[in-house]
Amino acid sequence: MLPGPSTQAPEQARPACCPYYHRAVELIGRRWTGAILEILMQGGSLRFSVIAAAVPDLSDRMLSDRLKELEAHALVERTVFPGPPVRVQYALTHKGQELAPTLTELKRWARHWLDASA
Amino acid sequence: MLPGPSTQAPEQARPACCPYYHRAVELIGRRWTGAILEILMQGGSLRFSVIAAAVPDLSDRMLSDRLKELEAHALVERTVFPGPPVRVQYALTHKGQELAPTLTELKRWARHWLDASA
DNA sequence: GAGTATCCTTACAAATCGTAAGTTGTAAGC
DNA sequence: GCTTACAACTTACGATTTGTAAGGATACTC
Repeated sequence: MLPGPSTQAPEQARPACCPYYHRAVELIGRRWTGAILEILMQGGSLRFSVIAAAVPDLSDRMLSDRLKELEAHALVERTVFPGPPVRVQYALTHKGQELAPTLTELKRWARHWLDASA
Repeated sequence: MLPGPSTQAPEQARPACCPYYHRAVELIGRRWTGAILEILMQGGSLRFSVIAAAVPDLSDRMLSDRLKELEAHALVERTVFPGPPVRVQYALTHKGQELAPTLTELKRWARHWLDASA
């Protein structure tokens, strides 16, 4: 048999995607979410404005939306200190912190493979 | 000093995001890209229609766009077998395969933390 | 009472995505 | 000869998401 594309569907090892993984990658892959998680990962408990300052080009609106999402999925915990001015701090939950190995792996890959490319 | 939010900006460990990591997460975090990578990761060299069938709800248009992106970033290699009907196969490059540890870590996290939640 | 600080909202334009249909080129069925 | 089918895309268009800029709530300081 020549090398080439399979003409008839091979019954062997039909690929399929893992639903848990898919939900995860669509959750933390949303725009800006990865960056926000990285900042919280190294920062402990951070204020809204500190996160905004740490991520270039991230607008208030997006940060607000993404933090709400992360809180809804229990990756981030929100604490309000009544001011004035009111201060709000965000910190990763245990569930959120457990993403550290994933981020570390991706960071390693990024530094190795995205260094020289555009 | 009471526990609470920092009143003045602490000069220590000001958080900032790693630009390589950020580019990586915005690249592989785009919608459907994570799922496509997962399928290619387990499948070797796959045809367009096989990938489409493996990812539920993924339309031709999105698959075409994402594959073009991944090819542009050299994560995926495209091979055409002149038909008719023409067949096209997609496979991960070395650069793409090196994302395997990241996907594995994320999958582990997903199975542990996304199992019972909505 | 104007200005400042903080954390969001709102309004609207721009970009992205989802859905469905069309395209190309050949071969098989009627 | 005309229609159908396959495979991998493209195109068109409406819906959703995002970017940008401005405004708002609250209470303190000058």
